[in-house]
Amino acid sequence: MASEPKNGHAETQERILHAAERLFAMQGYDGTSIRDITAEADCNVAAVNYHFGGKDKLYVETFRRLLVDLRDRRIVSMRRDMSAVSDPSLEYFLESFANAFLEPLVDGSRGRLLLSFFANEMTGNHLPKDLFLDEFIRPMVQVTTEGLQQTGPPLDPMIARMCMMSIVGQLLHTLKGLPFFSNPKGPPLVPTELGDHIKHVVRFSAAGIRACAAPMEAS
Amino acid sequence: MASEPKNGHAETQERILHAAERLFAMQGYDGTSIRDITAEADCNVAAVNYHFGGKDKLYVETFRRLLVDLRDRRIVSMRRDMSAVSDPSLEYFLESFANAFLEPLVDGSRGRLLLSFFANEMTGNHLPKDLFLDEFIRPMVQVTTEGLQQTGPPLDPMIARMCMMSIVGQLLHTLKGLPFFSNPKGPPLVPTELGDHIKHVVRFSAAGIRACAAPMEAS
DNA sequence: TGACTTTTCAAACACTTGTTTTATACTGCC
DNA sequence: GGCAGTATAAAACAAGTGTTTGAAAAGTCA
Repeated sequence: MASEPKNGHAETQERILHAAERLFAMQGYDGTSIRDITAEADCNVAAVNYHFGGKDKLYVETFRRLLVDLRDRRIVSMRRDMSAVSDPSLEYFLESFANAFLEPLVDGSRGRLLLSFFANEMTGNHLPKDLFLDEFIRPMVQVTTEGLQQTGPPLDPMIARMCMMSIVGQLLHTLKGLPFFSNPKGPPLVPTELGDHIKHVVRFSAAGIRACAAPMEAS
Repeated sequence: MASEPKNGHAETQERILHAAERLFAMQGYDGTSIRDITAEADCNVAAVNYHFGGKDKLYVETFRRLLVDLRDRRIVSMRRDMSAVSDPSLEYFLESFANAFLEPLVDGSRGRLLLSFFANEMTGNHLPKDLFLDEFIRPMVQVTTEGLQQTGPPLDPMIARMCMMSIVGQLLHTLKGLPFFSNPKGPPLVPTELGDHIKHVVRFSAAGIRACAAPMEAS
């Protein structure tokens, strides 16, 4: 087993993962052929099957790495923010969460890749079902509802999670819809700056959360 | 040109559209072969190219029909609700919108198809770019911000549209996330009933909207 | 009926897919 | 040196893709 890079560029295995990351993200699973990948990784078609045992296995491995990386970046970012001030406000938490949530998805080219990767996987379903829930959703739900209950008004846990869903939904929709709405032929329908949307979501959601804590008025 | 159904089942053209609708929705563009479609439509492979001029054209036509149908159902439903009462409240509008938005996506099998179709298209991008924006987004934005400004507090148009984005984001995320969150091995993380989520979104968003109308406090 | 168009069909075409085979280089070890 | 084990490569494989062809069938209208 050679442990040194060969003539300047990385191991074949790593080159394949890199190429796969980019191509799966941009073109989806079905849209990417093994030959696309091996061409970009500058190796033979057989290499994928040799090193990973098939296209599907390569896909899962590629996605798993991205998923874990994203999760950890978010959690670290939030924990850092939350321990930076004493007695953080609800608005502070929401902004920290929004940034931790969005930052890895928009910074540089890797962010766009991740976002695109997720979008593709959402519909394609080429992953083992539990990978996503166990390795990604649950930890995020855990740490976020925690922060919410720490900074916000007292909330029933289930309602707290629905509030987090409301926020995540807004953020995701903003990310997906922004290029759509902000650059048509006419004047933009909504602000073009992501920061403006974050401010809006924070304001909108802080009020929403507080309303969910208030006793329900008869309707 | 035969204008009568032939021996009991519809014209080939219509049968193809029907099958395409179902298959494109469930398996996406790449995941569906012409042979899949023609097998389900009970006709020859060549029929697709004869009647539609290619797989891509068939896809666009299939999607266009669904899109227009969905848009009209939503708009009709909202207009009906809004003219059913005099001086409707913000909460009333929000609930009407949420129902008009979700109903076509969850009723019976066709709703699920539509939802799945949309999800697939979001990532696949097999449509002419303007079709979606011009025939779908703009009319919806028009009628919804209208209703919002009619029932809610006075809002800057751009802020009104951001509020609508907030609501749509929540609804879409609920729809996508609900099967995920509500049926794991353990106890459900959030309510399993869509109606409970709608109530939450209405409450959450009404407060959010009112907060967006209030003059911004210094932060 | 017979000419004419529209529609259907089986077959073939040219191409891409994921995977496997077979052979060749390279590694470290004795 | 020779001999494992690992890694790469070219070629071939079987299956599936969208599309086209050319002929047969069905339908239309004089």
